[in-house]
Amino acid sequence: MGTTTKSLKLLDHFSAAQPEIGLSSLARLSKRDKASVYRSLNELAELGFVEQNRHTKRYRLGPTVIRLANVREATVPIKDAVAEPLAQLVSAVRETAHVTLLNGTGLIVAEFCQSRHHGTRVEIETADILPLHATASGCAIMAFADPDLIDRVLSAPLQSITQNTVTDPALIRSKVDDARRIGFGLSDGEYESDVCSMAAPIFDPNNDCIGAVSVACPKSRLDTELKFQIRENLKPAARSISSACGGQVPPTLEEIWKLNDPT
Amino acid sequence: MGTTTKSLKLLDHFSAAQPEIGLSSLARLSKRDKASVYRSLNELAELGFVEQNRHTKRYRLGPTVIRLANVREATVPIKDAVAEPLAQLVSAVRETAHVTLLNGTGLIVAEFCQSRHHGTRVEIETADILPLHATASGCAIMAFADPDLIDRVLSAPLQSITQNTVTDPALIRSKVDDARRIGFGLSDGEYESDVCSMAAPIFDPNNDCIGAVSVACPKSRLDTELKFQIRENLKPAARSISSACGGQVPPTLEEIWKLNDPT
DNA sequence: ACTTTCGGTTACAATAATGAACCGCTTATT
DNA sequence: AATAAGCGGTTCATTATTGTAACCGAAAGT
Repeated sequence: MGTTTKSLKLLDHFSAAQPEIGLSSLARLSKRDKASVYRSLNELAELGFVEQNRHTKRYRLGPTVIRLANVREATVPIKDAVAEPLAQLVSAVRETAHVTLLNGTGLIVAEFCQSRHHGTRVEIETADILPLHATASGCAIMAFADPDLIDRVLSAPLQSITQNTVTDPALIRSKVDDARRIGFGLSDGEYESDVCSMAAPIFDPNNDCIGAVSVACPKSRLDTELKFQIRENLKPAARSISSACGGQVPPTLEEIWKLNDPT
Repeated sequence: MGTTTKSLKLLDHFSAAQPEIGLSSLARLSKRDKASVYRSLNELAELGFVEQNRHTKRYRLGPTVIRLANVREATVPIKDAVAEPLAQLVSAVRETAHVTLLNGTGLIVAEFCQSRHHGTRVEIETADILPLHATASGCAIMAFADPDLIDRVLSAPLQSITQNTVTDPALIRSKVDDARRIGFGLSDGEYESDVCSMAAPIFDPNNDCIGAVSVACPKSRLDTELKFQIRENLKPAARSISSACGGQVPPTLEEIWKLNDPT
């Protein structure tokens, strides 16, 4: 592993749960020596990737990450592209929806839209990396992205997040096959025990699957009618998001959706 | 310079004007060898800091920067903290306002709020690093932050951005002294030739100046009345933003503001 | 008063980064 | 069609950075 990688992996230890970390604990967390972590942190601080609390001496993420995100959004405007289709989807199904982007073998939350129609609603944590194997989004993406993505995902040990998380590679492959057949990824409490999700893949100008749009709702509310509503509204959402990204839902997937179309 | 620094400096070459950069040009831009730039880019790509366009083979910023910004915002909620005071400021003065954060010897734009009251309005570029010496924000920050900040800023060669940019260190020191005396930073076409700005510093829980809130307007519209309005509305904005960040405007600055208060 | 833990520092051996030349490929230029 | 220039990517001996382990003074816990 290169030095840059080691330094940047330090940043992954900062989370909503642990916003500030001291030198020694960060060395412990990253299983590296204190001296070299210290040197890395100094470099990262110099560049504004982390900043140090003058009083507690602990470190946290710095302002540079904000600017880089600004540059990324100015040049590859994802949030801007998904905002409207996402809002439309949420107002149609009256449940929380979000858009995820594939990043290596994990997912990041690009944008979400909270439904305000129910007292109980699914909260989206934008700071977390979501695992592909335990989410509807991941399932949809593995089904329609580069075929060796699924191998890369399954080659690493799969973490169990809830009692419902599927960690058997063979079972996941069959779930992904299902997704490929029906054109949607499904999750039944695999990431949060009381939450069901349905997701459709989204595509870039190269016709590569780059992420997914997903609706999550409490298990208790998911009846046949809502399932139908979510499924039918995910299709136009995936279409407009893909096209806002400069891509389109590939004809093969449109065919699959049409075959299962009840109308 | 460490390896991590060299790798991360590559990211600074991506901008709104140049969103995608190829290997060779990036090597040229960074004055580094192609081979080592290539290895850096591979590491950055592995971590999602950059991604490669499969067709053009060029690189651009990757999704990881979005997630890091999400984590930063979840743990140090700046955008959330400034949104309301900023909107109030904009509706009061009917001109565009923004909040900047100090990052090393540069400024990043944390958030902005566009005025919709006039046909001509100042556009804010959130992807750029703003220089301290050529902005009202920078002037305000140098006046009220750690005294050796100004030395660090002036020790580097100062770039001229417009015909009005002041690059003589002695003159800048006097501008900063002015800002310290009146409690606001001023810019008269020093960053964009037809734009005037006024800025007030904002403070964190340690009473450190961490940035500024600034109003920018076309030179043509800035009369005595508007100047007065901006000045008087910057005060409460700086107060609420500082307090939303857990800090407060220090009593010394409140005194300065009171002395110059026309009421 | 003692021990532990903290952030930070140093010397030296282990390791990773570097840069010049090179490769195969695409794209202009002639 | 031949040539040359540019590209992304690769190799390997040289060189510089990094990891290691021990240490420091200060602060916190016992």
